[in-house]
Amino acid sequence: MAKTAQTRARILDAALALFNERGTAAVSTNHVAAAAGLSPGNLYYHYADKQEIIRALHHRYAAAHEALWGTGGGQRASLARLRENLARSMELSWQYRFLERELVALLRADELLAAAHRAAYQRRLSQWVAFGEQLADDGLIRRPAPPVTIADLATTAWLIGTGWLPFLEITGDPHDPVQVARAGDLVRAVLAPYLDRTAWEEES
Amino acid sequence: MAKTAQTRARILDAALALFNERGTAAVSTNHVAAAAGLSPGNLYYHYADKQEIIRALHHRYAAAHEALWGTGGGQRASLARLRENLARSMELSWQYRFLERELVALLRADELLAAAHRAAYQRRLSQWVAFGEQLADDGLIRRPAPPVTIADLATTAWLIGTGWLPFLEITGDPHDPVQVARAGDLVRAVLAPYLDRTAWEEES
DNA sequence: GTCTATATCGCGATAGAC
DNA sequence: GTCTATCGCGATATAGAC
Repeated sequence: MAKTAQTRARILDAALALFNERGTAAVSTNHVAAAAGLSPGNLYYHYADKQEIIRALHHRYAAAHEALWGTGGGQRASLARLRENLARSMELSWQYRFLERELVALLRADELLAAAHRAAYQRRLSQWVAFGEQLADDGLIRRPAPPVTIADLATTAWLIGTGWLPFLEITGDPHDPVQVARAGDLVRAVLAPYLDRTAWEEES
Repeated sequence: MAKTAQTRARILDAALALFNERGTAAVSTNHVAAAAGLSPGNLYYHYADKQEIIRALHHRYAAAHEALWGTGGGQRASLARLRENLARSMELSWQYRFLERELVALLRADELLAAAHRAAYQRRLSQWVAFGEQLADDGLIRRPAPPVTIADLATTAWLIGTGWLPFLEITGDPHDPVQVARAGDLVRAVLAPYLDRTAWEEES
């Protein structure tokens, strides 16, 4: 039983590395088995097929993301926490970058994955909006003038967060920390009109 | 000769429909040939392989996009043109949605495609920045306070433009015009602090 | 749990007739 | 230019021994 869990983890780790490197389409169950040090047949004892492996990886990924932005320990929103969590989110996205790259295509090919993702996604976006509302309630950002809403800003920040890594993969070095950090700069640029001039830098 | 061009176009149209519907991974050259009304062998007379078909589709897509934002006819930037072009860009992205979904993965699998895309991409993003600079020069938007730049705003708008359709594919109906138009609303939200209160609505 | 062996399938690609 | 026929390959998935 413990052995099973361990072997399953080994399969996931091997698959993650291969998927990130070559993309899910170019990686077969045989490749994963070989990389994990298993026979082709044995892999099927642990996972029914490639899609099930992808679903398991997605589960790990979504859980890690949610832990980051959740209200664990009653932590209050702050600009410092926003900056830090953005950086950690980007790091997570890098670790599971095959998902960031292929997500929409993968969801179309697997209804189970799509359902799981939709649920996680909605929880997570509302975490972002709640975070923004807290910032406004605590006077750390000004509220935008209608018709612009906090939700608009949160959605924009979301699109920056999910789009930045793919953007870098096309234009530059996606794992240069300096480049990755520019996602944070863009979010600041969007929030700048609602911040006191030095608030972003000060509160670090 | 004319016949060849016609057949090639038929192949591309059939491939585009299938790619959009099922994704490139699930579509074989045989499927494309059948959908185009050709024998499997005949397809190879016109295109060497699936990647070459994808490259041809990408070429059509990139050309259409560039025509939209180019300085054709010496048209000057305006908020009205920004709104209109955004809407048309989204429509184009919808027509070639398989590219929006799979682009990063496809580029990693095809060095030729990656090179072509990088070139088109850079031209296009600088078109956006130039567009923003024109708006500022003509007093249609205020310039942001440093360190925020026009390029930051253009990049953010870019991320909204490329990220919105995938976002909708996960959360809602990606071809409901009302939904698609919300990409424009988000761009307006980002620009709002730099616009006079009614400028966006007025100039339509 | 893990292995080896194997069955089935469909894709990519080419040859050669018309 | 278009077809039919076909080969080789590798992927998925299962069976059965250990």
